Amino acid sequence: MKRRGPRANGGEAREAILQAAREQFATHGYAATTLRAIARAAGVDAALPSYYFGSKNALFVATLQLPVTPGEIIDGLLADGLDGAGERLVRRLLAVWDDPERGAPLIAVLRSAPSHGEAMREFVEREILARFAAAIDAPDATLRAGAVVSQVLGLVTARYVLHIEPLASASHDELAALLGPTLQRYLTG
Amino acid sequence: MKRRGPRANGGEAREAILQAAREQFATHGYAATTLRAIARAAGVDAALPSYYFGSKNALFVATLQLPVTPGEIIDGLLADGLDGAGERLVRRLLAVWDDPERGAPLIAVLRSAPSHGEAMREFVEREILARFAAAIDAPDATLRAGAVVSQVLGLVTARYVLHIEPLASASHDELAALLGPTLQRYLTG
DNA sequence: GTCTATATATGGATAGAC
DNA sequence: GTCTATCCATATATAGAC
Repeated sequence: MKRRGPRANGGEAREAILQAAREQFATHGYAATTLRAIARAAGVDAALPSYYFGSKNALFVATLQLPVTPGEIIDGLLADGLDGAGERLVRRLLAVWDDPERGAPLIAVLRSAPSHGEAMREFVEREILARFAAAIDAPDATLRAGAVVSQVLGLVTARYVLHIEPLASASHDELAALLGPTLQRYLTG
Repeated sequence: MKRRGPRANGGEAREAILQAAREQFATHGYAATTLRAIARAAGVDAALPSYYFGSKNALFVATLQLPVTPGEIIDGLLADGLDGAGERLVRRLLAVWDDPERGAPLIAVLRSAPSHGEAMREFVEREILARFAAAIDAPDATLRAGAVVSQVLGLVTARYVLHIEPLASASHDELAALLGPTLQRYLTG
């Protein structure tokens, strides 16, 4: 028996939808997430996601608006120099992705790679890989930056998308000790 | 104007469907691939994929039947000892994945990770990670095996799914030189 | 063995009542 | 601002004609 009219708690259906969408996209990816499922999880009518955001894709984009972009994080990291950057990168990365608030949108993007592959390729090349390449001082800087991206991408995919053990529940210290030197070698080795 | 009856070339609709399905699944992933698209690519009627394989999922499984399983490849690799295994692993890996015949099913699985995540997790842990862990002689063998998996997973995802440059078109020599030592350190470092 | 026709289901989106 | 009802497109799967 459903009520009609504004919700009891201030009528914040829009915010509830956005929050639920973040979780659903992060858990199931873009294609497998339905607007109806989002509405159900948000406790609102099935027509409201479309009403507020226009389309499924627009809602998806809306969930990706982050307080800090990945590019800015990398800039901040590289600003401290390449000394010990390998371990710092691993720790910084895990801190962001393990935080539900900041991590969920990133996981959602990664899970949606099949349906948004082209957009993701461009983003990674322009916003991530290019920054590392610019910071690396070597003839094969671009390829080395690619190596960094591959190791980072593999870590987050295994830990946050596929939940492969023991990677999924390893501590930040363990991963920093094991993967830090690898990234350091790609950056300066 | 469509014909009726058996195809001119020996009526091998089943094989044509299987071949087309391999390509479609590898290119678009499981969810985004439709039976109709497979039938169209195979040049057969839209009802035949269901007729021959029963369901979309059964057809997907049928495309994954490989001449050699990843587990056997790893066994063969590790049988030669851990000496220089890092570089050998990279080269062996690229040889298989770059081969259209053997690589397409693997790419299809990787692309379909979102819709078959649980199955993939189990497979990787049991068939891939466990084998490396058994071969590594160290207290943290399992975590080290996880590191190997993460680097390999990142490489194939970047190169074959997202097509991130310069990883997508780097030569086997370049990648072996750059990533080989990383895997070697995880295995024996 | 192949094709037509269709049952069935699902999801995105919208018009209009309340 | 919220909800009902529905349109429309698409997709899997199957029954039965040829």
